[in-house]
Amino acid sequence: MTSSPTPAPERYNAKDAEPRWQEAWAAQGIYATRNDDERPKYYVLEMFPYPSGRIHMGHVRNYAMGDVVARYKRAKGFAVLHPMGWDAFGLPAENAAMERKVNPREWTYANIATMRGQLQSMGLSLDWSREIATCDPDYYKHQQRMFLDFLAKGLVTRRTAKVNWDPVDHTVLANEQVIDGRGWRSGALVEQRELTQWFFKITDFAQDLYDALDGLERWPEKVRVMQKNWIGRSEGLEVRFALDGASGDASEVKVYTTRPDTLFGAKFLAIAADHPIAASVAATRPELQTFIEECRRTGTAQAAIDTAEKLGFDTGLRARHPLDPSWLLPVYVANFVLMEYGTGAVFGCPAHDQRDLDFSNKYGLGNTPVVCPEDLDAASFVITDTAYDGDGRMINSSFLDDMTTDEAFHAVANRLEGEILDGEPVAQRKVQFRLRDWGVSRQRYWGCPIPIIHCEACGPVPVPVSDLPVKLPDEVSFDTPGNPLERDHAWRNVPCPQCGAPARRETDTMDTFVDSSWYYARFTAPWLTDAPTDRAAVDHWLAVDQYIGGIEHAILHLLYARFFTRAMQATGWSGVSEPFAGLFTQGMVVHETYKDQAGAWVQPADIRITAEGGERQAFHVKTDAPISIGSIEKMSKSKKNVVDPDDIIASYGADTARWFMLSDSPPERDVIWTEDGVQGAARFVQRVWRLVSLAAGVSTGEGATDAVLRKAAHKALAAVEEDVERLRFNRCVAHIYTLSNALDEALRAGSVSRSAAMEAAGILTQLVAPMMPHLAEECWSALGREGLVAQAAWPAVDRALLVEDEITLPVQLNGKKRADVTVPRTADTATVEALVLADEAVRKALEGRSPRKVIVVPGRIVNLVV
RNA sequence: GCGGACGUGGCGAAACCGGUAGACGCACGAGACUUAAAAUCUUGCGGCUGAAAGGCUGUGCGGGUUCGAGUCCCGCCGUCCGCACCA
Repeated sequence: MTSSPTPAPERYNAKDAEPRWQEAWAAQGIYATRNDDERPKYYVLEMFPYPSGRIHMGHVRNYAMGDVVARYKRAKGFAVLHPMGWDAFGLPAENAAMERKVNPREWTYANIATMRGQLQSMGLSLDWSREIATCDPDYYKHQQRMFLDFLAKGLVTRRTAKVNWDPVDHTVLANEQVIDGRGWRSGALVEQRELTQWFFKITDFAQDLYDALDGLERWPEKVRVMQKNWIGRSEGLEVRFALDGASGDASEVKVYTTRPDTLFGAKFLAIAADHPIAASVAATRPELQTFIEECRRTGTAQAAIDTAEKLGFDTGLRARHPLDPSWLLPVYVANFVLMEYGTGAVFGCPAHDQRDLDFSNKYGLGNTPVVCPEDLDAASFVITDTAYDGDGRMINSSFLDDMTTDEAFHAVANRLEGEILDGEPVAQRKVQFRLRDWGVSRQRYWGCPIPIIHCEACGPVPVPVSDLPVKLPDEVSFDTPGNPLERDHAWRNVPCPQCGAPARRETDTMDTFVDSSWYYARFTAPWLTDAPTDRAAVDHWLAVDQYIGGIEHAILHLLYARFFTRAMQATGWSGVSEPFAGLFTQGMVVHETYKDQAGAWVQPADIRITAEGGERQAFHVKTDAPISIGSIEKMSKSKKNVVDPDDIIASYGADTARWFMLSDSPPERDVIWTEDGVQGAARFVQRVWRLVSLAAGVSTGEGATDAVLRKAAHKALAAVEEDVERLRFNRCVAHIYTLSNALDEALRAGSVSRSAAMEAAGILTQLVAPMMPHLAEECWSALGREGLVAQAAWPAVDRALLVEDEITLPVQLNGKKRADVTVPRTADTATVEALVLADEAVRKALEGRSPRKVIVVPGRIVNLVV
């Protein structure tokens, strides 16, 4: 550097620079992606937001991560698709309509406008020309088309089913939307009702959805395990038990079991309260009817299940044991048997199932152990109040004795499958899934109308494709609870498309999870008016290479989307069955909570914190009253521990917010939002600007530190490259800090040449660019580089700079570090050993002893054993 | 109950295949500049010990394997998440 003092550069002004660069990007349309781009494709997608009103910090974190990937891949030469849209149907719009008398559509579009502006102020490299909103008829029209196609393919059915009814939201909920017996949105206790519903037959794909999970290598293990458990595959045997002295329809009970090996331990049969046989017996026995109603009332609530006693009612029926027709088993109606799973009936084996044992002990049915653990003596093996569900040797089991449980399973299955009763085998091997079909009917207004017309004569008739979309009526009233579509007679009453007779529209709308099950496919050609997708575009862009979103969608959304691509494949709308090749689930943004003396929550903006001597104390900014600092929790309005992204962008700029969201915590973990952290990020923004400005001002310099600086720059470049690929943004941040420290040192020493300073500053700028794009543009132009850094190619790593000529090896004595010895990189093991043993510090530590063994790990370490 | 993840300074964390534990940042302490503050800079920062060089010790606890363990194995303890009467 010159000896004349360089004037301190001006501070970087984010407020001025950010909108300026956003305009430059928009003016040149550099983030719009063409489908005919011939470079290799890369599709990066963040879960699209519900337009609730304003973006929150969770969005900032999610979209900052996606944007880093998009910008990096673009620089790496990929044709990047990075679109954004709105998951715009849903209950909050209707709630707003009821509470504030606003139209749901207007409310939703106003929110979209606000949030689009907020996202744009973040400087995200999104292709806004592909923006979609699921509440737009141009979107849901195609969803209706696919519904009809699925229906024609047999992937949609209509049936009466017991459904979860949310009495607060006045709607049906899918099983997935009932949490601990309560509605996922309203928190109301869910009731059971019989309704006619539309279902997507997701169970048709149960096996494939299960098997294909193993191929999703770039999904978190956790999510794959959760989906596996949810699909709940089990292998077992369906066994027919003939009822003694009965005939006709109710002459047998079918039972599903995964443990046919324990059949000789059977003590009873139990059927669900909703089982048809229970109903037929109850017809003549009012006490049983009373019992069945009690069972229904207990419901499925968590607390009820935990505390509910195993209760049963002896029907008086007796079932013949399939392996010994002279053996009769009592048939109970029991409150713990679920009609929805298997056949709604089980055989009870008290010795080897805890539930059955509890039941048996209560009703005095006894138990017979039939599986003896390998290490125990069969003669003394008894079960009292703990069932044994492990493996072992068969005992007390006739022809099964001495087999393993596994052998016994197959022996029983083989025998019963071969035995024919009334023209059918007594038993059949069967794979059973826990997964149920997806009920999609919702009794709501603000959703995609189901394109069906109900005709007295013709039944449910599909709306002709040429009549799509079935548009929602604009003017609706929310004065009375329930679905306004039912009260809108002008909308509802239409002629039957088949016979022309007066008919009525289906007034249910689709679950909003349907909307989000295919939006990623629509993004590939959102301009199409006559078809949901363009096969060439879908097959080109899918699967999404990197999908990023919250873990809360691990089951619902991700499973529905996986089903949907399969259904689209079956109906020709997609050639791809898995929608998301790579999935990343990011952690939450959390914040400290604050309470005043009265115990009321106080928002962070009203807090001042002191930390003298390391002890943190909080005070109210206005009253100076002491505030107690509480636990760190997910940002939520109720606890007032929210920080508004708009405020942060206004006072620090988007780059600061983005940088902070990406630093410190690993992206899959929660990140704690702190004022100190934001200020640290803001300081770094200034530091980068200062260093780049200083580097741009270097004119002379003999270049003594050039080699060191170039090494640091290329090391950082290589490291950031590797870590961005693996989404380890916190490590990228650390490497960038390290490079800026090196550049700072070199500039301060004043011995760096202009070309080396410019190179390092350029690399620093490009490393920072995916994370802080506005600052990077400003730096890029300060360095006098051509065009936009957003369009610049990623710099090439000079691998030669990554290898050191000399390496400093730690030397251990019996595993404890005693010295450092510097050796040439190319030195062989013998040379290293000689150099180490000649080292002064090593000789001192050896105290004259000679090592018994010398372990040289090339390039790593040397260990001397004495 | 079943399944999964995790446990490292005051804090967020890093440590790739078993090879220098604590990179990088935050906070904090001392100092420089300043009338003062901010900003910036210098410096210290796991614990014990020492003037320093250094020594001892240290990754939830107890064992083990190894020349060498935060990392692998066995057994505990704790925290978090998911599922849950699924036959």
